[in-house]
Amino acid sequence: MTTIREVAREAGVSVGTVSNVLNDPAIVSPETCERVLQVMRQRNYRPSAIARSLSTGRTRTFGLVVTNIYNPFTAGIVQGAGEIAREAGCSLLIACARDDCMDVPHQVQMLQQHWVDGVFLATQPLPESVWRELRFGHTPVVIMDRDQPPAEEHASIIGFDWFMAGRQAAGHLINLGHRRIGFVGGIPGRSSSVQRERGFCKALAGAGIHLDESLQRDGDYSTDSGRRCAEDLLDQPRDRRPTALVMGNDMMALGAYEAADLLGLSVPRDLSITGIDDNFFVTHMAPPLTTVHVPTRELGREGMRMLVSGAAGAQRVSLPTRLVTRQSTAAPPLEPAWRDQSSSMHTVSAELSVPADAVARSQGNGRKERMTSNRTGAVTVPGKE
Amino acid sequence: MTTIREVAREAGVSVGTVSNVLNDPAIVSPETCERVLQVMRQRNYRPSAIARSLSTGRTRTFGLVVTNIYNPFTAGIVQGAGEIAREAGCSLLIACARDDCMDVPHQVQMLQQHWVDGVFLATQPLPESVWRELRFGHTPVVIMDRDQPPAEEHASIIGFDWFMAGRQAAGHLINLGHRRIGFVGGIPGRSSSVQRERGFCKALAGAGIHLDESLQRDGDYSTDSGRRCAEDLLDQPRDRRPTALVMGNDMMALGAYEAADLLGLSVPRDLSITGIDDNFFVTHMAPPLTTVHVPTRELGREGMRMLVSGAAGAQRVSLPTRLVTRQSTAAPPLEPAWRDQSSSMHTVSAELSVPADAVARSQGNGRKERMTSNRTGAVTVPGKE
DNA sequence: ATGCTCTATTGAACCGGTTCAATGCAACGT
DNA sequence: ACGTTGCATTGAACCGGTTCAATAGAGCAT
Repeated sequence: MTTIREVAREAGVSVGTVSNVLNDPAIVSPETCERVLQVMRQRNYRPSAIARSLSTGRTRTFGLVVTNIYNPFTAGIVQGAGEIAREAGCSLLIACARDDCMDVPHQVQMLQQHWVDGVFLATQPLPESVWRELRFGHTPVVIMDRDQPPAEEHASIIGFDWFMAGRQAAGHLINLGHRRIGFVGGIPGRSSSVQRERGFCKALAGAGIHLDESLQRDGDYSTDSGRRCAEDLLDQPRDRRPTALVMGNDMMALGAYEAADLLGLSVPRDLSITGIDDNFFVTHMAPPLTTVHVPTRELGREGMRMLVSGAAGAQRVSLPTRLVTRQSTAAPPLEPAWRDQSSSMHTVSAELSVPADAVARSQGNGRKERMTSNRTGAVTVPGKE
Repeated sequence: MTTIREVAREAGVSVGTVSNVLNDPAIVSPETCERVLQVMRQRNYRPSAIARSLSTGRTRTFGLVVTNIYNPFTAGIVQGAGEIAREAGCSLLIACARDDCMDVPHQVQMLQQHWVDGVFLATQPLPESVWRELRFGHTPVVIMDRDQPPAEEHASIIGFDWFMAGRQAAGHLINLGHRRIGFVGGIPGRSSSVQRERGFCKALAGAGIHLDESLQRDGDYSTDSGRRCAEDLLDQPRDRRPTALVMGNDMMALGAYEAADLLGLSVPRDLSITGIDDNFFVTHMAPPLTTVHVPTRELGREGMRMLVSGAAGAQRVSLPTRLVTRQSTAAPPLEPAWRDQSSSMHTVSAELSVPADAVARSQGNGRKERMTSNRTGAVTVPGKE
């Protein structure tokens, strides 16, 4: 490897001058500059980022702590962070922590030994015990989606507006005309779950719908729990059964599809279902799932922006979510005017407050658009190779 | 940040001794060692990886060049590489190249300036023009799935056995009793496509089945092309129509589902379909897709292993694929003994060479197992948070 | 010729570790 | 008493850059 001293000797100048050519060519005379550059080209000289970092104390490298990159949620963040790092000419040091996150403090320590200029903590929720062990020193930090304010004051929090997500899902169903809407939340007590539920309640309250607590269940974000809770909610007499379900995430929505299937309910004719996340696979579901898009890539970009711009510090940013309407939602089935009569094939006056476009859309076939490319543009599964 | 000199002064020893405590405590007297360690703890001393790298010339850091991490294929590799790096106590510097790969040489250069101990090139195929620009110097390199041997002799190639993949898919269908099997390949000319097709042909030849070229089509790995090719193959009189399709990847298999749907064919009753990749979403398809698992995570692990162990150099490794049987394949529909007669509900002697278990399995419902967890253990979509 | 300014360049200290020849010292054999 | 051996420690050079006070030299005014 060619060093700066070799270049200096070859070009007949001092190392200081070569350094100047690299960092501030303007202060070097044109002839000298050209001569030095020529030697550099000739010898294929590449300045060492290591040596530079040692003397400047800055590395232009940022650490990103993640657990499972398979998780599309994480993948989005890594992708976004990588993009901004590239644009800013910075490097990204990935620390892959174990799934249980127990080694996160150790990973952070490793990053600090590398003198990273900042740390992006994008692990799925960190156990409280681990959190307390963390010591960031003076390293700027951006933390994803954390409930409590950070212990260190120079850390920023970045997350999603889960309240908005819950409200958007419920609001959409209300606009379609639904009144009896079930809700299956995620792990109770976790802030992101609580916010989703609050958003849901807020939407109902805003529409003057009485909040029926018997239509709420707590899941755990798994497909299985989604199926169980949905079955539980749907296994009721027709007039008390919800006509729509807000599921706390897409996986649970998948479970709700199964429950509907088991009970012989057709989606969206008999039952509308919404998810939250806008995961990869929802466009492949039959019918494609109406869900709330959660911009993970944008979170990665924004978090990394805070770091490279040096703006990280005691901020708290919440990213908006966005409803993506697909084919799993439609106007509710018409209420029979008399009890327990099942002929539902008659016209009825009650159109409630369904917007025209929603009705039009709801008549579409649920199967056809299976592979319409995801409208968000954020999530794509390119054909391999 | 505490430095080694501060520790030395505080402990009343020389920097050399402190360095010895870090690297080879055995050669330091127990009392001195303890005293130094105590000062280190007290001052929360962390040796600088930067300074260490500068003096040793080694960084224990490896570069990984990727494009789109969203792509589950890439994500698997990154995950696997990250795991091995963690286990080996090494760091991973991620270089996110642009989608068109044009900046890959630049990214590699950046990595080299960081004195990485090795580079893992895991971009989806690199344009030939870009490839020629690459100069690795003396950096060990592992390259994913590349056709040609590398220009530099210290580079290793790691890829998948696509021939095996094609053979496994076709072999499975042959075992179920299929004789008229269609094939939809990927982008023609690309080695990975050619190998898949060769494997397919080999399987047929091995079973003594005449290769009918009218049952082969070239797709481009997209769902759309899969649908088009499948429609084309299936839109034929019943006795000339294939009873099974080997699709070159899972996306095209998804297209084949759509084609079957349009033509009113039920999978797997009227038509068996296989994919290749074992992507995320295939367990969510209805019915869940029988496909050939391609171990991307294992590729990441193996490639990184070659780098950390220093074994990278002129090797060529090909990873085996593995058939994952789900519900999209079954025994072929019974041949009507007379032409154009459609009553297919009679028993017939011809059982061909269908293994008993295959028949049993084929009677299962295609919908139920929608979310059975992926048997491979390699691909999981954990519920977010 | 002298002093002054301004620009281009130099040389050495410095960043925080590693490495190794040199040194100091205690223990041991004779 | 002296030489030898071996262990613990030291001190300085070194890695490849950056930074900055010092300096050399050109150009100009007086």
